[in-house]
Amino acid sequence: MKQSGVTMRDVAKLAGVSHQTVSRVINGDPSVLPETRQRVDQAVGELGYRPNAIARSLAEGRTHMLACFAPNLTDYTFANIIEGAEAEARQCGYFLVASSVPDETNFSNLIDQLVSSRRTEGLLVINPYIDSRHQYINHLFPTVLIGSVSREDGIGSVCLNDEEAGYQATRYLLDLGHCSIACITGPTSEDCVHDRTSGYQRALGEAGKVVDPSLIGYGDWSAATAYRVVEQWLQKPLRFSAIFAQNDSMAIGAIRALRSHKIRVPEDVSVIGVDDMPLASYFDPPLTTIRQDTYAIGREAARLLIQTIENPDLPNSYQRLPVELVVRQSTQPCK
Amino acid sequence: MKQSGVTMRDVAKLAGVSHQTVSRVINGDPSVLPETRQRVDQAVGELGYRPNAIARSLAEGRTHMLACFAPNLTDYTFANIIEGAEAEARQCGYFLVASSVPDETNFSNLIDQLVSSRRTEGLLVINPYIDSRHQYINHLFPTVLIGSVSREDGIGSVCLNDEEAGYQATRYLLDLGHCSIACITGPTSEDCVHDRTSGYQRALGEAGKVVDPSLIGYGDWSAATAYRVVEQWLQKPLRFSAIFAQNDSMAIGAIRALRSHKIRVPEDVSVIGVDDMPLASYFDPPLTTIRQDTYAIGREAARLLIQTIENPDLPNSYQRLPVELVVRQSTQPCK
DNA sequence: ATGAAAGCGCTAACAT
DNA sequence: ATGTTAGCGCTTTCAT
Repeated sequence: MKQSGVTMRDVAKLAGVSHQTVSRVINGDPSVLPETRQRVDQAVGELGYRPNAIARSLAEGRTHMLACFAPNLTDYTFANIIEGAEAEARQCGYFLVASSVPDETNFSNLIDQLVSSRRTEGLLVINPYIDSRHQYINHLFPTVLIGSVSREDGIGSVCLNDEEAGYQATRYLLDLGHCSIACITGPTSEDCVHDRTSGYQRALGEAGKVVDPSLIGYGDWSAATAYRVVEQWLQKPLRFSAIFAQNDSMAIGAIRALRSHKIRVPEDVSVIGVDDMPLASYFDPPLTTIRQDTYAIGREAARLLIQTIENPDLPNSYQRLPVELVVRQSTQPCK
Repeated sequence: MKQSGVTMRDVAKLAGVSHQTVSRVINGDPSVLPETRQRVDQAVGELGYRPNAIARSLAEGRTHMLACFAPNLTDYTFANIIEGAEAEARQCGYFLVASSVPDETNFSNLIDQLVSSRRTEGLLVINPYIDSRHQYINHLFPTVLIGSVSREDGIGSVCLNDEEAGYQATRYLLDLGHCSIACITGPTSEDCVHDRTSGYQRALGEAGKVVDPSLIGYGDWSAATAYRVVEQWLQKPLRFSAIFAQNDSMAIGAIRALRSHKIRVPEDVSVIGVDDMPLASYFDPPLTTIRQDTYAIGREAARLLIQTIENPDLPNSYQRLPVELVVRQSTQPCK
């Protein structure tokens, strides 16, 4: 109990009005006489009064805080989503508490401390289905999922059109004449991995090809695993002329593995990624990739969440944002 | 005013005790009879009661919230600092509101809304001297600076030993026999840029070389500017055999510019960066760099801040974390 | 146009 | 060991 600080009543006393009038001035109530307002403003200035947001929150029953739970805060994808969400939130008068939530235990604790405690008014969850964390989501609390479509009613979501991402990447390689296209996935627990793989299979199917399971390698988004996957493949004679890596980091890992075996990119093998991370055009070779606008995903998710908070009767919507092929030099027509 | 929810008094009524006893149980007061405690716990369970953190904050005068202002949330360096700070904060029972603060106007607004409003108890500022934002820092409010040493008393800070980073990078190149070493800086408004450049100059000085101003190029941390800087240099005959880029992104940009002029790295020109970002070892060639442990910087800053909050009389300290040379393949002895 | 009273849900201080 | 009373600093409602 060390509430340092000037309160409304101090201001009221100095200005010779009631604390209620001070409140009116602070909140821009037009019914205050200009003269009164001026006296109050003067007193506010003299005393250096600043409204206490916590007291206001308690009285209003609103905190103007949102929580955002992400597997971590450093992956470029997550960081960008968070940045977008934070920007949108602030523009709407909210603040965002972004938390790194590696596992279910952390998730459950944070739900308790940030959500059930009513410290925040809404919740953004990035990748809710990587484990059982979604079970802790209270369906009565305004929530928007990111990166997966909600499997339950009453919860909105925003994600990339991942199926389309997988399809476009594969289709592009097919159009270049590649007959045998390998795929390196992310962790199979993630919905987007499932969708990107579906898109890959659909493109192959449409082209009349059968999907060869031995040409699907399982990674974890890191360059290191992609490197190992390709190393594995290269134990045997080369059976593919192109690789669809489900993110840019893995594309880089794949390229390095190929090169360490004197296989040239793109002359011998084409490689395409997903993300379009900042350095994608500075890699060697500059990376062909499927761009995803993660910043927009974050913004949109925050917008949706705030809408749900401020207008609870509105139906929860879900969105899939479009993808875009960015052609650079890691791909070329099949010889 | 739509405070949905069960309050202490509801629990108290059901358990047949006073609301104060409920408070005691919630806060683990040992003076409560086991039997009473059980009745209360039972009622808590039945009603699904969760303490309201806002009400508690108001009563206690403590919010357990920290703010962290960074130029953005996506640069790997910042994201990593934030992740470290957030982890430490949570471990100590605090939450972190991380905000992207591109300019002074935003900074001043956020100080108002997050700090002066007493929504948070402490403030972390990454790169406070990139503009005049530091002028808005209220010296009475617990604050820790990151990335710069405070220029005023009473404010703690944590940063990398940037002078040493510049020195070690340059010294390493000198030891490899390089006589003419170029340098690509970050934005000169940042302290770390100044320090890294000083280290570069000191190493050169100790080796008896004069610093050639035309071999210092000015970048903005992005690969693109470094590319342009090198392009510029390459208009004339090559006058250096090594480049010290003040971060990894710029090192990549420099390497690409060199290669586009058929200059090999490291055979013709060695390049060293700073950061050791996740993909540094996957670049072509794998990047020699000065590693900085930004996660540790974040943790340490949060630790310091919380210490200041909980023990205001303690003297404010400042720290410089060590750097570490990571040798890979973008450097080699001078021919 | 302004004021007075009540209450947001909790903790703290003082009874008992 | 537990209850009672008073706030914390605001907003809301109802008077005037």
